[in-house]
Amino acid sequence: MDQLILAIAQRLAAASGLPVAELVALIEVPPDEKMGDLALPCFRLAGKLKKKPPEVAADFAAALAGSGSPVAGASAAGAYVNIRLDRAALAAAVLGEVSGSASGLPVSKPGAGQTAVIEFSSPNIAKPFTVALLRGTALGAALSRIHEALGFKVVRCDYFGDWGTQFGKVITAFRKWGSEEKLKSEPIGHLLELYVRFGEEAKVNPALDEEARAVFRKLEDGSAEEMALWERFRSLSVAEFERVYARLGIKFDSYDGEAYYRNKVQAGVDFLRAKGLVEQSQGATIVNLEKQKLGVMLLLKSDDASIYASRDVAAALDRQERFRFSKLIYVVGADQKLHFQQLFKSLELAGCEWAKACRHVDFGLVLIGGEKMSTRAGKVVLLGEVLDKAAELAAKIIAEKNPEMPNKERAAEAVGVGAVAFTSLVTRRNKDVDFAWERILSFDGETGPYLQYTHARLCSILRKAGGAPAGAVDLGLLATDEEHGVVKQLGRMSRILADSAENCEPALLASWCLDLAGAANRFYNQHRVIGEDAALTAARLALVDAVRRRLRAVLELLGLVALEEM
RNA sequence: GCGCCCGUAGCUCAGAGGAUAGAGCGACGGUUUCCUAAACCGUAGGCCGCAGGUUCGACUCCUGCCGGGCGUACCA
Repeated sequence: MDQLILAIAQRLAAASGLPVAELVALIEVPPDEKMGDLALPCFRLAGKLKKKPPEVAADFAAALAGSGSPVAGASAAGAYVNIRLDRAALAAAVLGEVSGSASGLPVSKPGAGQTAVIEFSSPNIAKPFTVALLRGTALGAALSRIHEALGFKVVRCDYFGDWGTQFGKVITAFRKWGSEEKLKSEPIGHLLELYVRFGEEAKVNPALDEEARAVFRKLEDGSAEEMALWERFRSLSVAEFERVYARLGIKFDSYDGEAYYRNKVQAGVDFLRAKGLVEQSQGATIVNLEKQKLGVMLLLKSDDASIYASRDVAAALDRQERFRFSKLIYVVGADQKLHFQQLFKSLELAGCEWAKACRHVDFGLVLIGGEKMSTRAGKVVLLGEVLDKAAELAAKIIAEKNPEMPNKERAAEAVGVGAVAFTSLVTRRNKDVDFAWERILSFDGETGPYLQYTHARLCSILRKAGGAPAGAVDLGLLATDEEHGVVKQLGRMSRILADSAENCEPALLASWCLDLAGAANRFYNQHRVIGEDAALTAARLALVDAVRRRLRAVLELLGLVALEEM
């Protein structure tokens, strides 16, 4: 597609004397397919050419009209030039690109040789994995795969919340009310129960908070007894999180969390101090960013204990040292926006030129009934529960629709997870979303299962036909609107993939994927693929195979399993 | 108080300077002797929060206001 646009821009440049790049940037897709495949608005060009917009459009249309492939026709409509493409030429270019790539992904790898460090998910251990955490997890995992598709080496970091006063609370609660059996049978559930109970009891008995702080101090001092409990809670939590990640198809390269950095905090603070950025204020150690209108960043509390900001400084310095990244992406909720602005500004002021390679990819909250979820109040929806319900529902539907199918359990799990994962990716990340069972458990319309269904249908057609055509195929036979519509969608992928990475916005890829699937469904609903005419059958099979490959590649980028049957 | 984000069809969301603002869900109607009906086609449904401004042109950019969310030094 991109080459065809370039070819057209070159012709117009030759005819008008305008720069090619300017024309390329202006060429767009018209709002209605009936107008044409491409359009060029001439408002801005008119001034440069000292003519009225409709005149320019008429001149351009005339220049293109008889110019031959890839232009099949051009006409002026007011200030616009509407261009129809040679469908055979477009099909040959697009299907050629798809079959030239084993993975189904675009072949260009602009990220080759670069490293992207991506921090995401980052659950607090001893707290359950909720649907609120899913949002950042699905986002970060998709961004990781998207960067890999562009050639980046990606380091996935799960920055565990495994240090802090809350462990003093959990340890204290466990000693008072804990049960060994329950810890074994349902570790996180039990730890959560203890944490919630601690919160309630501390309300009427503030001495508990004091006790928990003391326990955390012992932990920071490395007291063996406390450390042993902490280790146990941590490893139980990690095991449980890894089960969730396995269901979602995610693997991390590093689980180094806040605890890992606890001994590097002082070096981080000293680094900033050496640059003259550190002040004492109200007994605490801070970086004053009032001049930058970013308030103050608290580094060390008045008792010299570390806090998240100082741990993040240490982590950033360490990651730069270890990975020499060209991008460091923090996939963290929008409620921490100020914190990251402060962090990046401090690094920048400290002379770290790599600070500009750091980016906070923020996302809106997941609310429940319009309110923020609260672990302490026990008002949460557990991800495991959502995945179970979704898989169960999928199993029921499969039993109805396709009872003979082998591997029904695997398909049900894939469809259930697909529905849940896709729902958390389609909405642009800056919006808050309200969790709704009926939405996340929907398999109809713009959903993950719809995409998986489309892929399964395409596979089914290829299975019946005995595979994709082997020899040369006459793609000029793909002349109908529906076939052409599919080809145009296929041709958009490389642009969309690059935009998704640039904006750290998998939703762009997700909604394009829906467009592609929609075009494919319209196509095979309207036209039978396997028919009497061998040449036409071969051409349509080639199209089906190309869509199948691209769809599969995108589904996997988004974290969905591309089923061959469902 | 100040800062950031959001406000588009009954609901969930696209569109982010350009042509008549689009999907899905829900509602109503249609399509299966045919490669999977988790699909496809059609109908109904809109003062794009409100008011100004910039522009040849504003849902889109600027200002103000209203409504919701989040943040604003010892939680992360």
